[in-house]
Amino acid sequence: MKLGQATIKDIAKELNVSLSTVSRALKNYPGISEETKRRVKETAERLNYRPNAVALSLRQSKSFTIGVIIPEVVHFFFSTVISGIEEVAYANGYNVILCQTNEKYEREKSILDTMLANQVDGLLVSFSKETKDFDHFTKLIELELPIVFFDRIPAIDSSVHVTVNDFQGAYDAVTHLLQQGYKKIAHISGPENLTITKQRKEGYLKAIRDFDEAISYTKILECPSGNEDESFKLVNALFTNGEEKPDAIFAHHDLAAAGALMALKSLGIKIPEEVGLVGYSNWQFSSMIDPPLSTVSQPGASIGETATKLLLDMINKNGNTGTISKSVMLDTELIIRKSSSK
Amino acid sequence: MKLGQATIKDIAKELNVSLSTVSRALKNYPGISEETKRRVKETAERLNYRPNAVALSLRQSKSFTIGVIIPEVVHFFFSTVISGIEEVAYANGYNVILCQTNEKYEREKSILDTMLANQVDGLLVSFSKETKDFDHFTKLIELELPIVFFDRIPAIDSSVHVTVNDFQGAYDAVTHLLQQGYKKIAHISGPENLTITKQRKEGYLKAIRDFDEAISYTKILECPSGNEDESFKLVNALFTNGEEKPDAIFAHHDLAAAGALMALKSLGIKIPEEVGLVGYSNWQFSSMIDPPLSTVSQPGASIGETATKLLLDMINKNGNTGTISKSVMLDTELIIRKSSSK
DNA sequence: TTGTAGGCGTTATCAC
DNA sequence: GTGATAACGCCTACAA
Repeated sequence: MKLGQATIKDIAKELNVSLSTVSRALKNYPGISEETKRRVKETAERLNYRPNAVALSLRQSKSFTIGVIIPEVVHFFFSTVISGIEEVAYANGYNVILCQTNEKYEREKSILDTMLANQVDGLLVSFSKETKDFDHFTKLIELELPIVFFDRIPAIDSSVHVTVNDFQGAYDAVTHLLQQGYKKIAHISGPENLTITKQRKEGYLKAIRDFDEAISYTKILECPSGNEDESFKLVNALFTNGEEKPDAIFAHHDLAAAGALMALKSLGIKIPEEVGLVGYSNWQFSSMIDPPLSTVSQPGASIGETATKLLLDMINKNGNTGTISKSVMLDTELIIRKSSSK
Repeated sequence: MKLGQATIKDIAKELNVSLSTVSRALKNYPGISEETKRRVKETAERLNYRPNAVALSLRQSKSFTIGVIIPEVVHFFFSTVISGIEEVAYANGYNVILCQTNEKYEREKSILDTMLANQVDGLLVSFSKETKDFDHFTKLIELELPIVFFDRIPAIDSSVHVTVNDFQGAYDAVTHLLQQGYKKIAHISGPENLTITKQRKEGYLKAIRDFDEAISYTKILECPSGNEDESFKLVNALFTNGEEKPDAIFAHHDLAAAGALMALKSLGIKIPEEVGLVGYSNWQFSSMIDPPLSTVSQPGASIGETATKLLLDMINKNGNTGTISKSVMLDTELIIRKSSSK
């Protein structure tokens, strides 16, 4: 904190009035003469006065700060969510404290402590891959701390969350592949404990079941890390081990799709002619790779905005007491590019 | 803030001791009986006591919070910087308040006000493309608020900043192209008012001057937005307008390089055979596009870490009083991939 | 070894 | 219309 920041006290001293008068004048309270108001404001301006938000927090037991806990900022998806969060928070006079767990459970708990110590008014959370136990969150929910989960949601009944319809997103993607004439579609799956992984897997399976009874090929490659290296190896193995080969791949993530793409290319397999490919998330690079990658776009900014609005509602107990904030599910959008267009 | 969070007062009441005893016991002050200490700590645990950081901030005139102002989180480079910042801040018990300017000057000023109101102990700043006047920062520096600029640095003499050696990075990239046998190298430039733009441009020119007197072709395409669409158009125009054509392109950014790459491909021009290409920043997609893009890698995490360490030093006035914190310049690394390898 | 009181900056509640 | 005072949660110099 800068030394010598002017306070209300300085203004009062300067003008020989009381603290309360200054406070009231600054906030345009009734019952203060226009003259006094003018003088106070002018002095405040001159002394470069700035209200001390920390003192306000203490006084009002409200910090106007929300905590955001995410796995990693470098994930394009999360960074778009952050943008959405910031936008809404900022517009409503709230600050954002941001921390990343780096996918570590211990770190997540530690961050939570810090945020609580800092009196955040509420929390936006997408928990780590390691997190399998949600006690640290349920305790807080019981204490009525507003929490909104997004993208990765916990198995807590009363939790409020914002997700995208991952089941439908996967379903659409796989249906699209089937409609393009692909008949043997494999799925590269993701981290096991996440709901999104399960949803996408189920969407994949359901799409195949629904499309045509004659089509029954399914193959799931478990790729817990979800990154391109692991995916590269898995796909490479699948196409060289003599096993029945798929003619299309639906990856649970663009990174995994990119790994698959590189593996296929290195094996001289043509995309989309021999093998079709669809990813998930619409990362920035997806449109720039060759061939451009079809993918399922998640509305990152909307997720952030929606989650933040929900949270602010909870914080401000908007809506009549009866209206409990409800979770929201947003739609995905299938983006068809060359990698799946025969 | 949650209702009913236990305070020091609650513990004192519970044990019939004074506030100061509790406070001292919790902080392991000398001169407190082991017995009392034990009882206090046990009660604290039981009541789920958590020190109130806001009260501490007020009391100590120190918030243990640093403000980070960046243009946009969705830029891969900035997100890596943030990771570095978070890492160091967190390890030293500091919180991070993050705000993005979305490249808007007005927003930047407004964010600055908010951060000051929140009594940040220091600031890490990469200002917006629109910012041409630095009064809002110089005022604060005069008030001795610690500020460290990174990546984009202002024309302020006394400013402390962390940059990468953009001149050298560009120089290396262009020299590499020349060594590969390319002789007519064009440069796609970036936002005008940024030092990094100037540095990269100069590195480009110097490399050509230094390499071989016989080579004199230079061509600079101004691309103020720096994005792939604008770059696409510029390159497309350059190669179709009958003008003398370059046989290589050094782009000031990977996004611009990606635009160039798409333009060249759409014209049927082979990379790297007919035209070589090098970008800047080593974005995630660079290794995944076809051909993989040579680029200059900036150590984002290091920048963040270094800047944060510098800032914490300034905040804590480390080093003897004489030791003024100095600015730091980090090295880039040329990453050679297919797009520039004849 | 423990308790008391004042203060960090602000505002709400009284009083005048 | 304005002023004095207590309180938010915590720490610490000074007393006891």
